[in-house]
Amino acid sequence: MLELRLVQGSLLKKVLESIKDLVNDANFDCSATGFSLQAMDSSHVALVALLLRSEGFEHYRCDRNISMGMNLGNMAKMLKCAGNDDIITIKADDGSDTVTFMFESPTQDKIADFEMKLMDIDSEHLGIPEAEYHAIVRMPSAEFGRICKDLSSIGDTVVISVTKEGVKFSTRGDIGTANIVCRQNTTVDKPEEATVIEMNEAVSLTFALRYLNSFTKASSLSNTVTISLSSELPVVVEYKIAEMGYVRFYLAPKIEEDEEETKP
Amino acid sequence: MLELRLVQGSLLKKVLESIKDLVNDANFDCSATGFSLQAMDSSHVALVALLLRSEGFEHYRCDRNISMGMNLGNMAKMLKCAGNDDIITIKADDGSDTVTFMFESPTQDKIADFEMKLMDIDSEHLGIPEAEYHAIVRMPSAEFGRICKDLSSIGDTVVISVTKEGVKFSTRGDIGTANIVCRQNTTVDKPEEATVIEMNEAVSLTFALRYLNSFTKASSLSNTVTISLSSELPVVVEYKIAEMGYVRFYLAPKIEEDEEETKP
DNA sequence: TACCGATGTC
DNA sequence: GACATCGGTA
Repeated sequence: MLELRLVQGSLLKKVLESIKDLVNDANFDCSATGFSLQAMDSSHVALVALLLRSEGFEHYRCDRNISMGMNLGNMAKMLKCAGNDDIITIKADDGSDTVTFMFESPTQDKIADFEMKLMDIDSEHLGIPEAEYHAIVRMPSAEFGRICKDLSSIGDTVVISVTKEGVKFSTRGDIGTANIVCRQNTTVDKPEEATVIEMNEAVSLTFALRYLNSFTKASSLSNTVTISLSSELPVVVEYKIAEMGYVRFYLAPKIEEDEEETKP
Repeated sequence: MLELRLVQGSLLKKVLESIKDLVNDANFDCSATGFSLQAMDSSHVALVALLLRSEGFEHYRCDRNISMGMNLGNMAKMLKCAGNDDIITIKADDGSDTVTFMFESPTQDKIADFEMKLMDIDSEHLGIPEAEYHAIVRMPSAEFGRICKDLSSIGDTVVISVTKEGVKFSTRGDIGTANIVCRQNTTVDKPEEATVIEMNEAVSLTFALRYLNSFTKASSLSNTVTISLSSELPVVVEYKIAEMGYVRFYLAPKIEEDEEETKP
């Protein structure tokens, strides 16, 4: 028996909107610790890791560890039917092949339940090691989103270079080149407007903008984003979910090709 | 000679936006009583009835009963050219085959007149008997609209069931099932937020969501909607137009098929 | 199905 | 003026 009551239901709505385009089907894993998901994107290039800790739920009952395979598109459709102020409860009976989403309006005048079929999904639960990163950039999520969107109108890939002074995003395309530099800046009114760079070693890595743009759909979950970079490691783009956990996106860097090869 | 001056022109704009997708061509009937319309939708499944009483107009002159056939799409196009604060005057000379819409901006700085050709339309003016209904639900129009929209992302039809406690909207589709219950609730701040159920007999009827979703385009005309249900009778979905009349939509229930037949 | 543009609201 | 939502297009 599983029953998870999430007062701020809009969080779950936003999580699904942010990952459903990247991953079609995935297993949600539920344990005493929390509600989590880990899945490769459909082209097996990026990885999504979601964690909603049990403490973040108003009521959390999970009798035994359970893995529920869901089609994220269908799940998102159902969650769209919840109001942004609704309380969402996720329910599943032991051994059942369905999950129920219950939506309670703030006034309790309207109570909805949506039942969805579960599916069997081969899960490839990769343990993701906690790594040391050469550089960690924290910046406003809206700004990062804007940069990725802007650069993708010029080129397909972005080079992210971190030095002590700042982080540089560069691209190159048929119509020209673009460089955007964000300087470290902690003298701001609100802490979430800061751009903070922790750096042990300068790094410069190349990524496909297509994926970064998909990641930034999670911007509504948090005002800030954390980008953790190391040479030879996948970048981690993390959006914290207030009081509850995070959504993290992992993306392997492109191996820099010779200039000559990129322009055949 | 016909001359109807409507100070709150936005009402007419909204009326046309709400019915133009359902009905292509229709006769507007003008008499001393008011300005009205009654028409089947293009697939002859639903019926629209509009009444704007003469008292609601600032000036109302209608020398003799007249029926004016209009293409509602074209009429809506013209009305879109009126500002929301404009005063709209509808004019027609006796025996003319055109109608003129005049728009006066609130400041009188701008005066526009649009002339539209009338058309001959076979009208099938069905007398609609005032019936007794088993159950009448009054609820916020926005809420009803949201429910119809949400459910149509899951299924094609909705079962509306009324009991003393509340009204239940249910659907079923490929990805799962959904039930939304609205409880009777009269303890609200504003009367238009109430959900009120008058019930003589429990009813449970099935309707095509496609039509209900079309009806709810009239939600901007009124904060509340009234849904009148009886077994074997078309449902009536009514939006009152402040001080003037109403738009009513009629839709026949679907005859419930056996479970076996719906799942071939 | 995903992206982009336009519209309406706060 | 900015954000969010909705509708249309690719």
